Amino acid sequence: MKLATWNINSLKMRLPRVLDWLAANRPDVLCLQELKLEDVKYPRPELEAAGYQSHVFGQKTYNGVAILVRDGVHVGDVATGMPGFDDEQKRVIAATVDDMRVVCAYVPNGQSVGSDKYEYKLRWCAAAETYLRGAAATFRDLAFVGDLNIAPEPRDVHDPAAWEGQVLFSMPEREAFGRWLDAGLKDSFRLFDQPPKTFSWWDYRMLAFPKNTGLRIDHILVSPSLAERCVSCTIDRNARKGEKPSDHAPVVAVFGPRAA
DNA sequence: ATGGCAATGTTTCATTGA
Repeated sequence: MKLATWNINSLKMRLPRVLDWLAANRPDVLCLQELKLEDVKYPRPELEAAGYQSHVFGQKTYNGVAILVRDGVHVGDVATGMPGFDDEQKRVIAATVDDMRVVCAYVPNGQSVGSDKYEYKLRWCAAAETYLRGAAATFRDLAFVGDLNIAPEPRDVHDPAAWEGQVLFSMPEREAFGRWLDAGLKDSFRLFDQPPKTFSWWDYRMLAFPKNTGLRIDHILVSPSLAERCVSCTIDRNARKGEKPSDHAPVVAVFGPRAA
């Protein structure tokens, strides 16, 4: 089972890249964030032609998430949003793919520490903890994936001193991330030795990508049963190259079969 | 010290993102 997540910063702009990436990588599941389009404008026919069924929770201009599943893979129990957390913004969609509960999330950015958007982000993260605790109690194989908009550790930041206390790396955010782990999830990327300075997002400005001044803010968090079966987790930085890239790269985790 | 890029809307700049 190959599971991937990618913030594509407008599916309208990025559809050709998504189609190319699907053809080259053929994941079983691809979770997308920042579709930035209404459901009626979702390019379902093009993705179906590529061999993928889509479950979509979109909105105009901002946010929007989707779970794409390769033809022939079973999907059930699609759910949108977080129960008990009223939110105009379309940021969460979940589905059960084979036996794996996949929660695809676009965590709020938070703008700047102390802003109204930052307070919203912290409330959102607390609601996500409650949501994940419920999901972990229901599903043995649980994956919480997406643009989680938090760099959990100094090694996930190109210049931790400069970023100390800044949004995406502030202690309250990192503590919220830690509570997701406390809910029973592991950071699949850190199950393996990784090259230093591996990031998933680079600012479009300041030559950030060629200079590799990035952050690791896109994640695949998994329950213990999935962690045991996880054989790799990588970030495809090649997908950040070339003309008209997203500012994020995909994160890809592969899971072996469960022992009989 | 500052801003620098990109996408969207109904646009001629403001807003948002990270």
